[in-house]
Amino acid sequence: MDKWVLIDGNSIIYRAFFAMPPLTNSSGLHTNAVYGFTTMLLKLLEEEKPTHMLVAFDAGKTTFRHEGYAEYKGGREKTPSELSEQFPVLKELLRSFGIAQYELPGYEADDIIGTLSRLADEGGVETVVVSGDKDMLQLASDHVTIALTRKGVTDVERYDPAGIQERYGLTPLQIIDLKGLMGDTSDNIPGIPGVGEKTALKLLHEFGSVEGVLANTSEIKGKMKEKVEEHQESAIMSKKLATIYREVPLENKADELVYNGYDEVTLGDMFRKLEFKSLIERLQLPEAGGADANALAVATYEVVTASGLTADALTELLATSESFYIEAIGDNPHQARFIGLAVTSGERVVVVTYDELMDAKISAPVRKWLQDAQAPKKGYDLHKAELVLSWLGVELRGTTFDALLAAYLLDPTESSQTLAALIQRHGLATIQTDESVYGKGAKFQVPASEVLAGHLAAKADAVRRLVPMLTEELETGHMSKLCYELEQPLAVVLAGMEKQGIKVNASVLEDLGAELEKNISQYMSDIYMHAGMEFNINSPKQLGEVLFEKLGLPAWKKTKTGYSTDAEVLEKLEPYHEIVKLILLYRQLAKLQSTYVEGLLKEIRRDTGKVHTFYRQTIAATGRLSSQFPNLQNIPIRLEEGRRIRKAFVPSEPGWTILAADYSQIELRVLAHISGDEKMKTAFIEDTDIHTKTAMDVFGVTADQVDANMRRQAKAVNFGIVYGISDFGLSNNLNIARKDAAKFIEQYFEVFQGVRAYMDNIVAQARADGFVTTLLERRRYLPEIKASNFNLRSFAERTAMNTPIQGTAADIIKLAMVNMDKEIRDRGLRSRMLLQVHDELVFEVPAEELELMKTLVPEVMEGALKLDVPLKADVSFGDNWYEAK
DNA sequence: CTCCTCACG
DNA sequence: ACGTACGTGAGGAGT
Repeated sequence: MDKWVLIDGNSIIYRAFFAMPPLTNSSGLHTNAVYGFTTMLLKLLEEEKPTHMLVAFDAGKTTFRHEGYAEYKGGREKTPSELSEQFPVLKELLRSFGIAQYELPGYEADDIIGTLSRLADEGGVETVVVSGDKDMLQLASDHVTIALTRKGVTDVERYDPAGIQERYGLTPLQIIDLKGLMGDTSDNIPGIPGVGEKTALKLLHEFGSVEGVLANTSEIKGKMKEKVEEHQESAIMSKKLATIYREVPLENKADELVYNGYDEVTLGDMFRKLEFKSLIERLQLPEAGGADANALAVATYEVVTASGLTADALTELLATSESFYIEAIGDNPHQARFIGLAVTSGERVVVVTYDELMDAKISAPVRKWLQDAQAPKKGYDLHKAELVLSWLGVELRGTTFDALLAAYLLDPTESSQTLAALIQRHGLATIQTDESVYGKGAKFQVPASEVLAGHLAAKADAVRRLVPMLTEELETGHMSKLCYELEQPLAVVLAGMEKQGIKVNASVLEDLGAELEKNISQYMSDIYMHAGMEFNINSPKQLGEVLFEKLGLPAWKKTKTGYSTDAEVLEKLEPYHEIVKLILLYRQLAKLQSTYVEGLLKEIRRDTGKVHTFYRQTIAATGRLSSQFPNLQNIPIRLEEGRRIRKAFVPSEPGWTILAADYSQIELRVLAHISGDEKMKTAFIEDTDIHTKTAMDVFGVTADQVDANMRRQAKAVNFGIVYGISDFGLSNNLNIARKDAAKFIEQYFEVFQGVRAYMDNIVAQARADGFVTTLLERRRYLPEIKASNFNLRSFAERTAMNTPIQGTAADIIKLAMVNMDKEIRDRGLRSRMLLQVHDELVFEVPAEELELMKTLVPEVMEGALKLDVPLKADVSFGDNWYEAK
């Protein structure tokens, strides 16, 4: 006979946290909630002898309940960090127990348990639901009993339908009505004010349900009648919120709940880490560590400080160390605050604080080690580390492995690549959260030196343990070369570009800003005049009210929160009212003013007159870079007004020139190569205008018959192809009927049959492998390609088509950057590479190198990777970025 | 902190 | 039938 035990993880861990006195292990990790939870688990295992077991967790911040009622669970106290740091520990503990755990974005633990208990009930399986939440009583049935915590953690009271009848005089489903009437302060569910348990029960005993009560208000007396009538809607909504959703998509999850008992060695290691000595004894778990002992063992290293060692001892320790970690707080590496670093040999970790690093006497051996190209170093986020150190006058050299880059390559879509997340994914001993060590926001402070040293040492040690695991995973995924020969060298090149920065002429921006200011205020007063009132044009909400309510313009597109007022909508509205054009113009200028003039001015360094962007190498799922603080990859160019911003980007040395080179049609060339489509390859080999050529073939005309409109449409089709085309997307873009768009696409595929075959194949391949790759074996997983949900699946299919193209283009320009950097160094050039904008590189060049760079840059870019079609790069130059066109 | 809007490739 | 083009970052409003 099967026996299921379903545990509401969030509810029980909260219960345990508040029921148990504070408890920490020797490394400062809070363990009281995990301890309480463990005792609960042991009791359940002993008493219930379950065949299946599951701990369900809430996932994400919002659920479907927030859609109807945004204030759901509002007003809750934030989870204390002493508790939140125990969540990952609990999850690790459950793995050690061999107990299944589950969470699903958008649903709460209740809903998961509700669904599984329904399945169990339908199958006639005896089931116990464990929670601290009375709501769960609604799940009780002939086969499902509810164990509610009473006091402490292990003291529970069991309810079956008869027990609920006895206690409340209600059926399980009436529990929902009970809450609908009385509400629940902890979830911020209102119910009917003034109705508590007593009144609610009285009402339910008389009328049966919320609906029954509302239908019979005439029979209620006095003040209560008013209250009920006044809060009818609240009662109905509250009932809805209290209803556990029992149809969560849990396809065949039941099989995964099987519980086969725990492995004594694994559990023993976990308990040792948590220092649950009494439990080890109680369960008589084995002493020695198992196979995973290394991964799970408590700190086996000794922590020393730089000032506690002689220079010789320090040098000797560093000579046998490779793994290190640099702590700097702040997202912008150019301004991040260096806190300290830790270097580990395995047995010993030396910690160097900011003050110690700044003390030349103490830090000389450390500085020497960091700058020694011959001393191999493995770390985490070395790109940031290199920048932080370089602003402190230390040049980081000799880096051989970056755990962050490796993790990114292994799964670029993983939402968190923090060291803590890597540690957790690899089953290593959990370390304290940064928040618990430093606090956050205004409360940030560097803790006492021993605490800080312990934390940094734990991180360096985590890096040391991660390196061999990541190295092997890279090898398995055929990405070692990509990592060591492309991404890691690129990180060094990027750091150099960022540190160098690009000069921005503030007075150019200020003049432009003054001009914009004049025009913006003119537009503002014109808009107010047409509207007949003043309002905040920047507020989509207020603007929507003015346009669609006051002026009565037709609204056809909505956003989640109201009317859409985006450019697409406004362009359609232009004929209806003069104000619309003015708003569009206002928006255009306001964007330039706030984001580009004011935004950029704020980023200029007083001392150098330069801006220093930071390229993020581990963000984009396709392998592209992204740029931050400021973003220099979205400086206006399409419209002349905005393009003028580029006049502010100038060389940093007198007499020098800005030189820009961009790849021509790189994505379509990549597509021609990987699809092998003969027609497309020929077009590029003969260097014809690809959009004109596409128009000729799709419309079946000669070159001189292709008019501007045909070329425009062909260009849109080509873009669509790269994005993973759909008739809907193309019709939207070209503003044509969907049928016509479908016809275009069909005609395109008739002509470019190799492209059609590629699109079909890559989707099939993604479905078979679960991932797609670029030419350099960069990988992106697409689990949703098998989703039954049409939208999710379609999105994954388009991604499967697009990622190899966009990603290979990214690979190519990255290769070009590494090669170009080497050329500049090998040839001893003074020219500097400054920016990358996906298919463009920007340099500043002294006069005497201009002629050379005009040929060298395109040569290197075109030669970055050998394809079946030529790569082409166009060069331009001028006194500023605007002129380099 | 999320949403909307808009800048780029 | 479903309802989208692929990839980013930043500013302002309103919660």
